[in-house]
Amino acid sequence: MEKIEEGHFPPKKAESEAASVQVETDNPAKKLARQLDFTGGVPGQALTVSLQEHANQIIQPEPQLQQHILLMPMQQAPVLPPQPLIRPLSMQSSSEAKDGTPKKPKQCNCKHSRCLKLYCECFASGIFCDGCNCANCHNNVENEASRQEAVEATLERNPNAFRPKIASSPHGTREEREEAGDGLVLPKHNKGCHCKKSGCLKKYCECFQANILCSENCRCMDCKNFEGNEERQAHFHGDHANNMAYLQQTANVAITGAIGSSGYGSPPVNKNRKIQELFSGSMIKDPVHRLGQFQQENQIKASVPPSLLSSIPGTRVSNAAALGPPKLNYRSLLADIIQNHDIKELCSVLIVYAQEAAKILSDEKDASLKQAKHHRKASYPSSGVGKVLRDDCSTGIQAESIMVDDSRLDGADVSAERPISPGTLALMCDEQDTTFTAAAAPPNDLTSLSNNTSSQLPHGQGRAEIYPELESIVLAQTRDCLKKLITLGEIKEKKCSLMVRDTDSGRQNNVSSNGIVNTVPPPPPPQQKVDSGTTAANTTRPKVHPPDGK
DNA sequence: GAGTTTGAAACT
DNA sequence: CAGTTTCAAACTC
Repeated sequence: MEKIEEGHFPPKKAESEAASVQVETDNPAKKLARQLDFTGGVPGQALTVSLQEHANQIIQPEPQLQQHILLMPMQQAPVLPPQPLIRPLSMQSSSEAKDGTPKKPKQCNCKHSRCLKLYCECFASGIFCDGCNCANCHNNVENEASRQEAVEATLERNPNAFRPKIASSPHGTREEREEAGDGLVLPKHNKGCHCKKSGCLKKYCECFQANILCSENCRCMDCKNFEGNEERQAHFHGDHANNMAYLQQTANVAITGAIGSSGYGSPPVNKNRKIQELFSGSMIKDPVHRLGQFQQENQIKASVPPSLLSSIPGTRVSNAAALGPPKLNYRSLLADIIQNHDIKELCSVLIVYAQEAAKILSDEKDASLKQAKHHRKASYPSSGVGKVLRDDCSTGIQAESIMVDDSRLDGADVSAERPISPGTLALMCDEQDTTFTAAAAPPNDLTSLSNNTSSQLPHGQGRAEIYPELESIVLAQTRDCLKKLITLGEIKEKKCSLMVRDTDSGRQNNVSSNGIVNTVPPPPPPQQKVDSGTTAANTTRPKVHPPDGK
């Protein structure tokens, strides 16, 4: 639902009627207010966002047009609003070349409307006809009176008649903004389209024409103008202009610091479609299925290594092309930095360090405990041990683990345990499942490592004490790795920023599937590669590779 | 370029 | 508000 901001947009009906009485006679203030309607925006309205994100939709007023607007009877205000003019949808698309270069303004061909109805694109956009092919045109200075009446009548019918149809709206609801994605503002048609036969993939559709996705405002049937639709992707396939706009848009997001996840757009949830789906159950109309399809695509994008993704035929072009300028499919700048094998490597390192730390710490604890045991020369109940250990622990989870450990202290199944907290254990188990077992030749066999670790802790004593220290070490390692990733991401961000500027200046760049310059990642800092033999206790040095060349 | 299709706008 | 008509752009041939 569109909300009209009071004070910005006058023509509620009563006001419109009141204004119509005095039209052309007095009250220039009201004229000024109405004039703003024609300019297609509201001062202060975040059209600049649209300007940035959809530069192909919004054109700076051409001198000729500006002059016409200045001449408009409704726009004899002393100062023109500063924001750019938004031309009607069809004129936007047809008055620009694919590369965004403004062409000659489109001329209407009206025959029966006298160019005094919204059928006329010139009238709808608030400009005089000039050089048009229209017949019996009244949208000119000579017919100012009749034109003014038409304007009033139009505004009476629809106070927003001269507002831009496409809103990228920070003024929208919070839900809409969240729906659009984190920090991104996706434009949508204020009223939505009502297409029935075009599938919203032809210029008949105002959404398609404006190069935006259909939204929940639309009441179209059999809509294919949603993210992830193959037919829609086919329409954009090979559209260089779209790719470039997408490239810049992606870069814009990156530059604004959106390093992270989930900038993906979401498919429109069309009310009408929902209704349709209740009766049809058609796969293509099913938002759940479509959402699933879309999510699946994104999951593929997210899970497949970028190198693989870009190598998949069709993936590269269709993704970028399908998105088009207004539709941003955001990929992290780290996507090309963090490779799958890096993740595995990182996990391996963490595990190895965990084991190494466990070994060191457990040796110390083991020795001291043995010494204590020896002095006492008496067996004490396991609860007593638990109590002692609990005194050293701070978390309930750890205490719980201790009890489990205690119950097994005298058991023979010590080898099955690892001196790691449950959370770490779970992570390692996951890694065992997903990383190492999946690898054809795992660099680190977790099973053997686990056994080794177990053997390093023959008695399982003192495990509780080493948990905090152990996790501290592991976390420190993780932190260092993340720091490096951040650094790499920042480097790439800078490169991306430079690339955008270079793109504007016409420099040819090799662009990857995510619209980011496909440059060789910056060489890792010298300290990234760590020599072997580093001890786990040495947390100050960043480590990527495990010790001993693993 | 003529004819057809399409969907927004206008009208009832 | 829904259905119908009018209209002009988009599209096809």
